[in-house]
Amino acid sequence: MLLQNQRISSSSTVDNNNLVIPSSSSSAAAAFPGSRSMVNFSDANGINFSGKSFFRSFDYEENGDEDFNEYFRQPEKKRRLTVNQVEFLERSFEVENKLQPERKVQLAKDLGLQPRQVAIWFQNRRARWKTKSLEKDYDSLKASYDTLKINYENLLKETEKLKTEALTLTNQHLLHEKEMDNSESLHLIEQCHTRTQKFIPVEVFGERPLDVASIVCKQESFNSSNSDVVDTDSPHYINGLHSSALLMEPANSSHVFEVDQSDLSQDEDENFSRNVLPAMYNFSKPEEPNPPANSCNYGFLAEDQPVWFWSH
DNA sequence: TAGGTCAAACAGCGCC
DNA sequence: GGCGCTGTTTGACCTA
Repeated sequence: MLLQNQRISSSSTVDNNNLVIPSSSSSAAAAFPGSRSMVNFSDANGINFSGKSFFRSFDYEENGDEDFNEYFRQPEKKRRLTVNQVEFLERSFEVENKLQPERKVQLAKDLGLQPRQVAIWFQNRRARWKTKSLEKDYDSLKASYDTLKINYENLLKETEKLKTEALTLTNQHLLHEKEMDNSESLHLIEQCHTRTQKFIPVEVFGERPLDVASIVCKQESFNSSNSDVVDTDSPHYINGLHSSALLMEPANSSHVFEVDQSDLSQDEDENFSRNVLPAMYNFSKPEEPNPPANSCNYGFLAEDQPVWFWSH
């Protein structure tokens, strides 16, 4: 405060002999002795002091006539409020940042300022507070934004990772399925071939492979001779043809179809189901180069199978 | 001492 | 008309 007081302009023209201490501000003058407001030309009661203000006591009594004269040589210049005045106003601002008329007058009295000065100070103070508040809000929002951005980026990374993982697993699954299909088809083909070898050896049919026509021919002769004993209610009666009929006994003595006698010694129906029937599938379209992998009857089209039984 | 910063003071506008 | 808000001006003060 002393330093501030020592910076008083040397161009002041105010006559210190006219300075008075406003009675209503005497306490404030003691409390804020360094004030040098250029516009404090009247006290709280509106009495015009023409630039002769509350700070007289400090400047005059403690700094002497020279400093005091210097100070008032330039009353038109803007003067900063003293530290004590600002502190007092700050405390008041913390209580209430808006000024009621009575409060304004009272503060002006206490500080030895014009009510308008107090109002302007509050106005500027509110503006500063708002600026700081906006800065705080901005920082807070920016921090929130940064946090959310980081979380979002992490989620994106996680999503990409999971997508890649899912794709890898899907590919592995498809590959595994393919391998399983191949091995199963090979196994089934092998199985079918084994059974064929067992029950329908190629040499049984001689040089001429057994064809559908010859089988059908034998079926017809068999059926014609045994039709009276066919039980259509039998579970082995398939589409009008008893399963036992498929144990086609050749019409003549030359056996073109010979079944293992050990198998025939058992139940004929079972033998048909277990041995003969699978073997018959072997007659299906041998020219098919790429049979389906997962079925023993892969060579048969759906419409081909009944043909085997019902060709006439 | 120039340039930057801060705060006092002001101007203009809208609201009640 | 008084008051608050916003933007601007201006002077005090600081610092490189």
